[in-house]
Amino acid sequence: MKQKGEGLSARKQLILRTVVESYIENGEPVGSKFLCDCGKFTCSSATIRNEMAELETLGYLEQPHTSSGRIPTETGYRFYVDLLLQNYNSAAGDVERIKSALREKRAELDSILTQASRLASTLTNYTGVALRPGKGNAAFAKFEAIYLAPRSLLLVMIREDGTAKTRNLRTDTDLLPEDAKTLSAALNACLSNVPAHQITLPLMMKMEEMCPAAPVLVRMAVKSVYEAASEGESGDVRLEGMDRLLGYPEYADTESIAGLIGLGDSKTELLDIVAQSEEGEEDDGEVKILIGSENRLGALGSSALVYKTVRRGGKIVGAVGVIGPRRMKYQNVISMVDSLANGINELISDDAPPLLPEKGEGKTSDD
Amino acid sequence: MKQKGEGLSARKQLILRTVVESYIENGEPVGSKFLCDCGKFTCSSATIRNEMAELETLGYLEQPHTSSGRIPTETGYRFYVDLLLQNYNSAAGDVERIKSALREKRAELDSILTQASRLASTLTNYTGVALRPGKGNAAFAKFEAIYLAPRSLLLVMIREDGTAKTRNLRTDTDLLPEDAKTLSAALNACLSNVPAHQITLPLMMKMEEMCPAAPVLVRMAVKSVYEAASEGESGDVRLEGMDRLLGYPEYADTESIAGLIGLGDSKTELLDIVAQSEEGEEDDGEVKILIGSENRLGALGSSALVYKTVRRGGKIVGAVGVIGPRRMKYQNVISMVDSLANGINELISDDAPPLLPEKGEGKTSDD
DNA sequence: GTTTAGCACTTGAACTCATAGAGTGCTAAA
DNA sequence: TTTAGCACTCTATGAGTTCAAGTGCTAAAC
Repeated sequence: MKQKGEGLSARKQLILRTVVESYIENGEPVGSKFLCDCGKFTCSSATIRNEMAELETLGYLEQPHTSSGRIPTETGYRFYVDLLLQNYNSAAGDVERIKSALREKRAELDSILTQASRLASTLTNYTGVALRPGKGNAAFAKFEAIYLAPRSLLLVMIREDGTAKTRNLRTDTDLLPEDAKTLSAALNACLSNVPAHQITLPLMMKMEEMCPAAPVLVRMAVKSVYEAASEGESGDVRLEGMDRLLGYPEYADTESIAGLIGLGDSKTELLDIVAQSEEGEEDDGEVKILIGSENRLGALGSSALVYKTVRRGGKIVGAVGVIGPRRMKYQNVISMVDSLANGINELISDDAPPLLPEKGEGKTSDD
Repeated sequence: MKQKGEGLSARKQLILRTVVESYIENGEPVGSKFLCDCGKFTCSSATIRNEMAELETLGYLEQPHTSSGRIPTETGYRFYVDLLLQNYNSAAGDVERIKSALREKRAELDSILTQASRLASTLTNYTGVALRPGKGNAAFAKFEAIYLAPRSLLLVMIREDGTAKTRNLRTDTDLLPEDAKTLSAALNACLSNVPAHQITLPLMMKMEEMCPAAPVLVRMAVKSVYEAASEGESGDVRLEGMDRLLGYPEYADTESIAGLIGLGDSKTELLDIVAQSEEGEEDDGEVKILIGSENRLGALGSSALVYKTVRRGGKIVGAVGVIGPRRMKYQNVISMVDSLANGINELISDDAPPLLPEKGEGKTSDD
């Protein structure tokens, strides 16, 4: 991932950078005359033309039509963006501002991310994106059945990381508050840290023995646990402020917007990216940028994605970022996304991760 | 809400109906010659022209340009749709099919609605919509603090209707399992069925007295309850399969799609509709149709919304439907939406509403 | 009174043609 | 290596034309 553009002469680099910036600013192809007149160069337009022709053969620039100015290619943007990231020192100036904006809505991670996505959209005028990877088929660490009424219980299932899921159980026969306690005990004894696929019939029978009072209840409870564990949190993607993109000329035609809408609908593609960066060797916790069709993200089409993962105690729990046209104002967006993610990181870390006592250490016992 | 078009002659009605159906089918303005040749009429095109001119002055038809065929106006569609609804007898044939498709994912209402929305989109090839109204500032009926670790608790807050919310609490000092019980008792004693705005300082002090062991914990818990109660479930809107709409010519330009995207983003407008139909005198539990800018739903633009509310025990708990172009295949869509909503109704009603024992009967005691 | 035939009229869509403008590539000179 | 100049390419724009569809209206027919 070293600088690809190292071989470029200083002038070529300057030209490339200027083309990118000008195109980002104006959205129009950049011609040699324009560059010549912009004051950054001492040479003539002809020289610039020659240089640009070379930059084109090198793959950094391209022409929409034979007789129009140049626009950056994907690799052109990549060069520019890598340059930016290299020189970017987390200003951290607006972290405070963003943090305070988020703190208003101190709540669960879920709603923080949604807020963040909205904030990202507002601050950059692109589409904000927030995502939370699925929790695979996470097992539950602890259970508690709460007695609500003679025929209804609330089953609380708590994961290792403290997040919980609830499910209502309703029986045909009357129960006593004691039954809830017995059920809790049985669940905790048999299903604690057992992943969905290990919930088998023998287990169920063992549990029924423990709760002779209400075998039907046990069966319902186990079924609920099984379902809740196997459906997992399927992960979630929030796209906010999609309509802002419609203001940009690159989304004038329906084609281009279609991909994005599909992205919001399918939701799996974006999740794959984060999952990928999670297992990838090189998630250095910095802002990452995907341009166009890099990394087989088809639906991103001609857009770019700038994002940063959010962590709690070293583990990736989500990501926030921005989706916009390829000619995005990367400077602002990078620093904004960085600050935003940092803000969330601080927020959820001093919110302190409520953890269960270490038990099975992730891996489950296979008794 | 009686038939507006009662005054129309049989032939005018037939013409109107045929225009609507043909326009729905082909998406092109309908001319007199086409109608004449379609076999339904014995008169000449000139006669039809005359009739159509009248239908235009009556407001049922309009011409995009002076010299093109006619297309239905909003009232034109309304006439057609009312006719359909009038003659529609819940076929209930495919309820079973839909129900079984849904039963696969037997889960909480939330996920049922999402599934339903996706199903609606697939079956009709329009955009599926599912919404769940917000639960105002609903108070909680019952609380339970679950001891997780010496410094962390899980607070479970349960509403009258059995739905629950959880929140993690984390303290700086070690707690005992007994503290969780005391806290639960105090919360149940003081905050049960108290709406957010009635959670005041005196109450908080009273509770601290009840839990002398950990005043900080009480303060955190009350704060969490207050936040959870006041933020309520803000309601939710799911739009699935928006990209399908892009295939229809009416969404060829960006303008028209913009409104829909905004609809998905803001989410409040659609919720307002259901809220409105909830309090409205005339929610007869049947399929309802909103066309274009009827009922001040600006963002719907040139689209139409077909939906039906979902109930549990008589109370509206959500709605499912379809958004598509004005020239939607209403016949299919109406029956599909009806079946879908019925399927959900059955599903969640034999899933049985787990209720708390009647206590404050909605109104809260103001001690 | 209602229906029909015929005709003039309007209008949008599609096509061609010409022009202007922008920017290039290339060659030859500095 | 840079520059000046020039021919070339391509797009966007606008005017002019034709074509087809469909109407509105009038006068005749049932």
